[in-house]
Amino acid sequence: MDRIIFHVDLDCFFAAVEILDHPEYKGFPVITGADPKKGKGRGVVTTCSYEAREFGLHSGMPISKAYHLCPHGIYVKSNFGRIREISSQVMKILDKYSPVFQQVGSDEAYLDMSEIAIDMNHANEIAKKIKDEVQSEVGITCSIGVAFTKSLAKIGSDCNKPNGITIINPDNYKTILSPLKITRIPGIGKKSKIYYEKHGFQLIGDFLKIPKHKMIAKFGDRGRWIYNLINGLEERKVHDSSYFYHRKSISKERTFYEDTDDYQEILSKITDLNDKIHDILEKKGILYRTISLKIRFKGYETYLRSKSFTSAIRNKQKALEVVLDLYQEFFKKKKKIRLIGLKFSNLKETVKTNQKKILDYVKNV
DNA sequence: TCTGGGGTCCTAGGACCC
DNA sequence: TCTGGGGTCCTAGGACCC
Repeated sequence: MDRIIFHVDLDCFFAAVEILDHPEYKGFPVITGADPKKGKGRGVVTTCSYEAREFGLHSGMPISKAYHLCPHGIYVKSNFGRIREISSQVMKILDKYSPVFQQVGSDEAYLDMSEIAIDMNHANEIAKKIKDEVQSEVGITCSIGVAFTKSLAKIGSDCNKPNGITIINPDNYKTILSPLKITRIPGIGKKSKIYYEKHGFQLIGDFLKIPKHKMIAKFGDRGRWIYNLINGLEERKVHDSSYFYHRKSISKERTFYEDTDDYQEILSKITDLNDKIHDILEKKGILYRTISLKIRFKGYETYLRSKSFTSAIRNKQKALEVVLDLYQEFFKKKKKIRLIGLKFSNLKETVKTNQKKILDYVKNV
């Protein structure tokens, strides 16, 4: 029996939240992300409204370029408190529709509807209901992909944006997928696009023509992965794991407003990042075994250096010593620095934290 | 045009052990 | 004198996602 999986994706979520809080922005190009500083700003576009997309803007674009393409746009800094609030309102609604619910980031979720929807028609009805409820209760729109695997549902939610539903079933998946660019496959980005295009593959349809054994012979494990994904053979489950989710690393990084080689400025940034991460680690009762330093020089040349301990610790002073030790190698380079980052990994939760998690879980069941 | 910040996962070489 | 094979851990780099 085929599964029925929903992928719900909030339409240009960060921009939608701004428009919700400022109705006067509606109908205008709204861009969230870094401060454009009249075209001299650093950073990128997080999201933008469809009106802004008309000017060629998209998420990830350098904010300076966006400003040149659309100087009269409404540029705003995201209000992360509101983002969290609106996101949790939506997720609460989605969670009601299925016991198997998996949130991804602040604006996406998967629902396994196999036990709830009778067939694809019924699934379509439920998807409409979800869309209506999110719009009337929260005031924003979403797009939903309905399919028999997670990846196909995800591809589906992107097919009818904004505010649309796409149904992908074993009878129509080839027709829907064939004309799409290979970058619509989640996991194929900029680099893979270039690689596969060199081999003559531009559209998903080009892959669909190739039998499994040839995909494997040509591209190895990657080939097998693509074949299974686009033919709906993927078995990844929607995992309802929000309560026992263990984060694998915690990091903070900052790009300087201007590249710098001022040791005092760099030292104070490192100290600041280290303090902030330790505040979080203490609050969450987390220990770490590995510390990493990331340095990006002027011109974008990037390096990572890390050091592991034999047992897990949490010691702000010791961490700072380790980081400064890792930094020595770069100090000699006498080059201006663009970005500094700290990362703590190989995390261990303390017994106390685990007990608290279990208690919270029991309370919620 | 000039590239944020928070993550995850994968690969590949070298050290080390049996 | 010219050296196996398997497993695991550490480190560095990179692709990708939201």
